[in-house]
Amino acid sequence: MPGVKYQQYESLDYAKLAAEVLTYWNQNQVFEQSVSLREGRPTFTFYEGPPSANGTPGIHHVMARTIKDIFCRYKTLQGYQVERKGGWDTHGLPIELQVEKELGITKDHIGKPESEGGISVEDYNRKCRETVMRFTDQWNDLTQKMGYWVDLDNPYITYKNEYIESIWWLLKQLYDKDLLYKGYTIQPYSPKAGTGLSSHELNMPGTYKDVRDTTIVAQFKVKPTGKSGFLFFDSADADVYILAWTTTPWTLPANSALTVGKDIDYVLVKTFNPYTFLPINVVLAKALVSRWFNEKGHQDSPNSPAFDAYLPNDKVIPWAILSEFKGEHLEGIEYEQLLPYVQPEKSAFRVILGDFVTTEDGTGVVHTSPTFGADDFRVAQAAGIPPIMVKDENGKEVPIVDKHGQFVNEITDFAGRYVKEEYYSDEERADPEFRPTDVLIAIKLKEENKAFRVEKYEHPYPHCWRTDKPILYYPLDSWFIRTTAKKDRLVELNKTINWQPESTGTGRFGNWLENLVDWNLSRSRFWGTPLPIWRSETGEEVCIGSVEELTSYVQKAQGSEVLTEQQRTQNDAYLQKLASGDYDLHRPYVDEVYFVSESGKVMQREPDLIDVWFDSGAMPYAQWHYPFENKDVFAKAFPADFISEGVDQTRGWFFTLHAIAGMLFDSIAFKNVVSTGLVLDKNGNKMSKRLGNAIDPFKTLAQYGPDATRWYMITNAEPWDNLKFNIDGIGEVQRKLFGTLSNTYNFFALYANLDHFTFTGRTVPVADRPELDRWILSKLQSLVLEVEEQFDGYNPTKAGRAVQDFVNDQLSNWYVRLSRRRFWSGVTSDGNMTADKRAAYETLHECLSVVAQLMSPIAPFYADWLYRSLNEGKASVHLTDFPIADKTLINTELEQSMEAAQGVSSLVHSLRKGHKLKVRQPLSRVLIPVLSADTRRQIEHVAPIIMSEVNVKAVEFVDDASGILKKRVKPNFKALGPKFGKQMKEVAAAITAMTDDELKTLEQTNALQLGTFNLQLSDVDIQTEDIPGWLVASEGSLTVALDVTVTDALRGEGIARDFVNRIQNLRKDRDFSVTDKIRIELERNNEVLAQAIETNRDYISQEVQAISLDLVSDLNGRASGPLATEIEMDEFLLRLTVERV
RNA sequence: AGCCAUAUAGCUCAGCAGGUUAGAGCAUCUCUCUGAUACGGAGAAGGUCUCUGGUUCGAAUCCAGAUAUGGCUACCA
Repeated sequence: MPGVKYQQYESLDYAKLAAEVLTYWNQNQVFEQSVSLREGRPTFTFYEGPPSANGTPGIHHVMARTIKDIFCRYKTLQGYQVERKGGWDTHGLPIELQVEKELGITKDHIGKPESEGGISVEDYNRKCRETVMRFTDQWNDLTQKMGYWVDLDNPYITYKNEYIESIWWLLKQLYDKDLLYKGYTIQPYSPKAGTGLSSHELNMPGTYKDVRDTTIVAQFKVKPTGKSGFLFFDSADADVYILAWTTTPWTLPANSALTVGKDIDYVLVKTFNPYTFLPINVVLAKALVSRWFNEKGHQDSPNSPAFDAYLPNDKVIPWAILSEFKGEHLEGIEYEQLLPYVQPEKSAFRVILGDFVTTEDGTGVVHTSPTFGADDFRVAQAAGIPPIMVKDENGKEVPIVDKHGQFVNEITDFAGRYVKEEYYSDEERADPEFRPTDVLIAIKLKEENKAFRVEKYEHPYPHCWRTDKPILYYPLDSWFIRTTAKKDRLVELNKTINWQPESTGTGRFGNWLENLVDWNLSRSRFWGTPLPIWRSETGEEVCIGSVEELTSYVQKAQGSEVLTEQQRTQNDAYLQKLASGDYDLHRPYVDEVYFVSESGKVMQREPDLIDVWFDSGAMPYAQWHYPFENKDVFAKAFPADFISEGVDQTRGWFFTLHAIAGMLFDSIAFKNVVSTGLVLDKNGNKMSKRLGNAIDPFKTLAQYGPDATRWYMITNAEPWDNLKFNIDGIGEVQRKLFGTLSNTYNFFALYANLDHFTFTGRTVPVADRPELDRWILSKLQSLVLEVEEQFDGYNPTKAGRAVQDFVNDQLSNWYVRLSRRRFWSGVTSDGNMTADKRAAYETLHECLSVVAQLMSPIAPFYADWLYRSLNEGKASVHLTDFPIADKTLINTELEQSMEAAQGVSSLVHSLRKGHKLKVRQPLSRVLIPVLSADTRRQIEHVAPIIMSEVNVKAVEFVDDASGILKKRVKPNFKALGPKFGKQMKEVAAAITAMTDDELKTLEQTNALQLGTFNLQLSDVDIQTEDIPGWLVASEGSLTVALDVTVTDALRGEGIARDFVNRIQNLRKDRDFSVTDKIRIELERNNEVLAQAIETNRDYISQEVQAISLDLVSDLNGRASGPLATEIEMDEFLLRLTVERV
């Protein structure tokens, strides 16, 4: 059709539509424009959490990126300039493991010569660099297809030199503030393999095995001081010991504290040592007394003669409880060192409190050795208790067990012994004289009256997956960020962040911050950001904060005599690379440069890499190569206004961003954060490629298009709830929302084109438009406000649902349905549109256009298609300004009226249904009982709508004055509650039993004394229940009655309407155009039918656009012709011809 | 084991500053409407609002505990 203003569509392929829109965007640089058009406007800063491109994207990435995209688009519409720099996370273990898998090697092969099947670090890292960007094409493809607007042309990449240089600068800031230090942490360690194990390695199947170990309940002798005085009240005849159980007796020489639970009940028990038979008083948890003491020996009193009667080797040992107290009273009590081989430098051997203590087993007192337990290390450090350490040959502090798993010389009795018997060879263990170290320790303690019980105990213990030998928890060197030093500030800053959902911020993240430990930065790997610290053997250190600094240190070193020839050559080689710009800050290159310290010692780089999470947490700075470049850009883009990632990032990216910003800039890194839930399969199981329940995002996008996919994900569940992804749900969204909206648009386009309507703004003043128009425009303004509020509150789900409800329930199923006639008539004699018709077009156009804007953040392709279809010449919905709600158009009363109309219509439909009266059969009237003039006026407003909607000829009202209404009175509990409280039941009963007279009194005087209760009108709900003699239906406070009498005239009209319906169907079947005129000849074979047709001939002719409608006695042989048809219509048989003119 | 979240119809979700008949959509079954609409409308059926206690005149809603599911964290001596 030439000159068509509004493109019409037969059927829509949403995926194709999106692809076309995408092409349009790319050709016209719409994304770029959406940013550049806002130049000079306030900025809204978004940080992209960098994905790792070493795997293929999944459907959950579509979810996460949709959230990000929505708010960036929304803020753009609101006039902000929203830059979105993409990024790639390129370092880290997952990439290394993938490379190892592909090369068929393990960590041990790296750095070994090729002749031994090894691979150089150089080659290995090259492989990592290639691997990590392998899937970028797929990622870019997904980004495009799903409509995620992010700048992929200039992404930040964490392995780039510039990025690493910024990280080094940050680390140096930390270092200079004394927030970066070398310490140790307790890690799983395999002495036989000589290596630490990652938690991933510890979680491999089969690592935990049940073993039978020698366990000891050791006696720690309490020093009588002020704090412990209450334990000695009894007498001086017995020493007081605290009992602690251990499954690793070899750690006892390293004991430096005992940990108890603050709120656990403990008792002091009088008894005898079972090995030395000496009288003792011991402390243990009350709940565990029965675990260690035989009930037969129980004495009620410490003065029991049983104690005096006790003889060594007696089977039953008498015991009695002396006193009971909470764990907190034990705090600070000092005890004698159990095995005094090594003295700590600071004071130790105190009772401390720990949150991990239970009374599940043991004695409720935990033997604490900071060098061999992570919990131990943590609580001891917090309490200022030193570990038991010795100095090695270099004067370095080391634990009392060396890296081979043997006691050091200082542990004289056991020097050189392996702490675990499994570390001995099978031959050694076969010797009948062989005793495991744990047993030897047990014997020694028994002899010294330091063991309360020695027994075998079976429990699970982790083993090294490579050597099959038990692992040790062992202190290993690590570099730390002293996050604990800034903990309070980090907690404070967190309170200024808007978390969505709130619980993640206050609960998960807040708790995490409260229990913060120092950030272990070290990773003993190869592919990552190297730690920029050089150290000499004597502990002289320098932290490098830039490439320039690195260069200058290397240059300075070249002048020194200390370096070997080879070191100097390597330095030279690197200096040349630095000079040419063709350098690499990764291993192994930075490992091969050497500095010289002030005192003339060679300095080498600390071999560690840093935690990759530092990489991503550094992105606010490093993405701009701050502070070496872009200082101004950074200043404008920090902190972020908005970030969003999965809830699993709480302790990952969210934390690292927060920690770095807080520690170095005393600032938050982001103001608003949406943490999203997981995407599960439709049964609520985790998606995994292994289980085959993973959804391929590309397939989904190809089948349903990105808009329905995004819409489904956003509106089905709130983003932070887990989404049970059911692909059928996308189909539903597509049919219900996009289908309805497209049909609505097509309807508009069809008639607008016929009438040559072109939207040129509001030419008909809103005030002059009919109720229906003013109503939908009022609803539309309310919708704009609602959507804006929800987007502002980072609630995309509620925003989407509001749009959906508007489109389905208000716009399509009410406004358009009731307005149809206005579109297909309404031409004045001179061929121009009536104002009413014009108003209808303008109203519908405005609704559709605004809906396109409101939905555009969520469904960007479709919304743009819709918007541009409606507004020829406009570049894109994404370049528009967010609609501003005109509050003067909001008419609450009208909205209520329309609600009443909808309610009344629904009830009438229901009554018709009950009496098998189809809507085509006109009825004379509905009767609506109203109790207030307000209600009456409200419904009167919309009476014409009701009449046409339910096909009745009149809406009548019965008010109270008629006296025929039957009322029902119900208690209004909400109002009564505060007044009568406990008497509620009585009041409610009295109200229900109220007489008509009493009710009248209440209504007229607004007061009623009912028994002892003084009631007001507002204390009750009055509803009409019935109109005697009528058929009624009610819903809530609304009641309608329907006159179901069908007179002959009404019957005739009904037949006429049925007839019209049949002709319309016929026209449709025969593919007549909407504008075609016809001639009808109908056989006169039934008088009722004939009369009905004749009486309503004008009406019928107009409806079906017949220029003639004749009743003939027979069809003159044309009954079998191509124009003839026979149709059954209820009890009538229609024989007729229909001819196009 | 600890922390966080969730638990409402067959399915997906609303409702949750406590108010006595717990809603919607999808799916099922009747029926119906349609000159934009593979849409809509009416009806039917479908619920001990996970369980147990508590607070209250009144609890799906608030509190405590339990159970289940999911996530994160973790060395149970």
